[in-house]
Amino acid sequence: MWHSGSISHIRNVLIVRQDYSHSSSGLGVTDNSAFKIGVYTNFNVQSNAQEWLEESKRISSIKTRNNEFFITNLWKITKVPTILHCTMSSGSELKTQWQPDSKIDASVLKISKVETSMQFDDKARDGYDGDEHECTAKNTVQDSPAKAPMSKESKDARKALATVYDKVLVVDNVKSARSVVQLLTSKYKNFIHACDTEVANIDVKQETPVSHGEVICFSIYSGNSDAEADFGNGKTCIWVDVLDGGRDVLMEFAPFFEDPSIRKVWHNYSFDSHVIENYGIKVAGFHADTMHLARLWDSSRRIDGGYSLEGLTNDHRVMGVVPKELQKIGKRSMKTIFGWKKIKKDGSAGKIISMEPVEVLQRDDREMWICYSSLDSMSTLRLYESLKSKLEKKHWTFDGCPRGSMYDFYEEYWRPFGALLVKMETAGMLVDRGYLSEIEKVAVAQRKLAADKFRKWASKYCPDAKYMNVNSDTQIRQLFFGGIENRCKPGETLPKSRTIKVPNDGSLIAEGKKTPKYRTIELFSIVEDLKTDLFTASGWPSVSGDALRSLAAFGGGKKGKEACHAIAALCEICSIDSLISNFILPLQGNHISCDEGRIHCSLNINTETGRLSARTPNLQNQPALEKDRYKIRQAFVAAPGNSLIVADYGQLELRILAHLASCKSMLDAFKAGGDFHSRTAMNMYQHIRDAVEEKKVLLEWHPQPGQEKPPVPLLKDAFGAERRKAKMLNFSIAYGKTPVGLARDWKVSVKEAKDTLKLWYRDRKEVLAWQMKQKELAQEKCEVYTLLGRSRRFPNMAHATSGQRGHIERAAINAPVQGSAADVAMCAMLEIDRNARLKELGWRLLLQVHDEVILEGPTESADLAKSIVVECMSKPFYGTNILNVELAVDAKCAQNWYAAK
DNA sequence: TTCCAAGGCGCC
DNA sequence: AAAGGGCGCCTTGGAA
Repeated sequence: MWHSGSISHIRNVLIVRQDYSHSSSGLGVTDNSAFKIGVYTNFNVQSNAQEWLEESKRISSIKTRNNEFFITNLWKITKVPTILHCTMSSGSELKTQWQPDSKIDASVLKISKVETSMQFDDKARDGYDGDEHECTAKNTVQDSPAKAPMSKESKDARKALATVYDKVLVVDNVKSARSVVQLLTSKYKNFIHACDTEVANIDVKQETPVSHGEVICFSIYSGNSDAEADFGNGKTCIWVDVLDGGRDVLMEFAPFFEDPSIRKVWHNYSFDSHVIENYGIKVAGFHADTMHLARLWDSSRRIDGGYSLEGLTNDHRVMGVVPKELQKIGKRSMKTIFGWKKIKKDGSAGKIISMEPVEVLQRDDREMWICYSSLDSMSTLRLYESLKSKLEKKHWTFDGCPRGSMYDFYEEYWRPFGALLVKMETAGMLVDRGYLSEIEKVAVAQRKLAADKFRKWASKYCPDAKYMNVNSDTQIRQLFFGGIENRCKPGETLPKSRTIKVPNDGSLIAEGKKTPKYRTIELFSIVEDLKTDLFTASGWPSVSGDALRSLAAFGGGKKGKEACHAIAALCEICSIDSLISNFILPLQGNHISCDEGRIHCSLNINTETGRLSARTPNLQNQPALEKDRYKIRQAFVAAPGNSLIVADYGQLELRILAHLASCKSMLDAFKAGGDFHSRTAMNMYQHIRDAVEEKKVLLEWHPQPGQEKPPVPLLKDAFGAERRKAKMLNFSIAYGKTPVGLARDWKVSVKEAKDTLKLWYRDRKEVLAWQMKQKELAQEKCEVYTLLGRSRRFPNMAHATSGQRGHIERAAINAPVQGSAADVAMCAMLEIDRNARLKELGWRLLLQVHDEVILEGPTESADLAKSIVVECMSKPFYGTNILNVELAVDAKCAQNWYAAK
């Protein structure tokens, strides 16, 4: 009876609107959503309801505009009915005919004159314009709530925005697309083209745009230095409708997008590039990403607007002299233009701003939507022009030498780097989900074991602790520190005892009633006046793992021992829990990986110092080897026949510091090679120096064949404590750690910490001087610089509190070191990317973790590729190393990330 | 129901 | 008075 596969059998379609309140009647379909709509047969309704529901869910979109329903992608339904009615719950009946199109994927079903409004639980997204999340509201609206009147701000914004309409050429068919593309690829070929897409069906907080999201429209605005492109009748901006069967129209633009000689600028290129590539179009001709330009211009815009298109284009410091027309119609957020507030019961407007999904806006508020999305590409081009001219006026100093402008820097480094990052995102990493689900079982079991242990102990002192949430810091704090006074706000104390609502695990059963969802428990302090020296920023005692482990107030003896074990169990729960929820679970999520089982995180140049950051998911914070109790890195594998190369720099930041400060002692130590921390320890302590000179210990030892152990002890064994201190200082000093902080870490007096610091600086005076210079720069020019000449800005110190001032000074010391290391890592990646031999062999970059890169390629060439990668990384500046210090690189190849470290 | 800040923790 | 730089993201619990 059912026809599978081909849709050519479809003649009629039944649309059923089902009221939630009548869910038991008629169809036997129960669901919480307000309406159900779907393709239905006219026979055997009852028994096929479930099947129908399953099928309807496969429809990618059912949309409404005015009084029409649109069902797109009907072809996705494999089992389709033959004879159909359309019935509304009111009893009215509609019949419709649908002519199947041979081009199935563009099929659209139209049913007219259905009077109802519908809402769908759709996730949608504006083309992700910026760092700040500007998500459209998810709306599961029941009962179509009344909308509050539009605010004056919105009205004005809409009025101003509407003036854009006359300038927009709406392209909604293949024919007009062809003529526009003809102009773009010939007459206007040499213009700069700003492009922007709007995308539906994606939740950017959880999903990668690689193989997710549906382009519903895009706009192109083109110009050169003195004119804008003209598409006739004063139309200067192109807006292309891709919704409801516009895929063919989009495909017409392939020659434009794919032409590497046609220069395109984007605001957040990565996102748009991926969603367009999802249609099989390989975007080329990347010319600039205005987000990166803005970041290069000023990397400290976290406050005041951030890097969103709206924030940037409305900032006169960024836009300079804004063209008049843009002053009037600056970009406003989607919420301002299209958002609305619900009317509350008391008649007043609610606070939460709701919004229709973007594809609904495109149909229902079409003219405004066209203006809105067209303005994005217009703004992007203006932003590009403004930032370009600003960067052109900013001098570029490369490792101390003048080198043109910062726009030259962009062209040489960040433009290719931006393109490379997109390539890496597209590649993604293969994840072994089977392995993850195995270790998940182990982790969950171990967590339960530890939790039971802790609960058993705690409930001896506080009975209700049996039911507490051991993952809640509030509850833990109550248990250990009830009654304690806040450190920052004298007078405020944590109550001795507190009742807390927790989910009922089922053990609480009320007589004659349903098992309640929640229960209340009484938590009180199980210990008197517990001493701690770790506090949170707001003044309450910290209950972090570190803080808990150092608690030792339960006295000695059996009780004390028990307490120690219990606290250890508690720490274990927390750490296992964070491994599960941060890594084991998200890495298995379907929403991140796509079909091929690869995970595509997004790699962003969005940090203050120029380091990369990664997200959705963050692959840069996977547990490191020693702490990786479940060997999570083993889940990152190479595809069959392939291997991974993992290569990392040794002490990159310290080497950078040595170079930047021209510190002789450090440079010598690196030149001598061997263990840098041992050498630091030797330089700090006379007695170690003596021991080394008298050959009582060895600085380092390279075992000769036949030798099993060194003839005399190694420094790191004989003077382990000193070496550890030296190592800690090596890492801390670049971060600007203070004597007080060191004293706290080491649990020694501040004086002692100061003396140790003095030892470190004793033969590294240049570092001290260099740090002073950075602080002065931060104070006087409000900027410090990296090796390649990127700057980091700081707020004016004159107006800063002493606390803020301290932070600025420490950041000023750290930023050039961290930022230069990022520069080197970037150069290394570009060097690898440029290497023709690696490409030939089939190796490609997958990920960077600050001083480490990961590549994948054919196993048979792994060793050769590894040596090339090492070469690239040790000479990352076009085959040379401009530093006064060698760049040490360690590389391995293996089948997974864990084995390759 | 949804949003937000705080606290915590993973990485380099 | 506080006192290590740079990230992303999880859970909680209270507020809207």
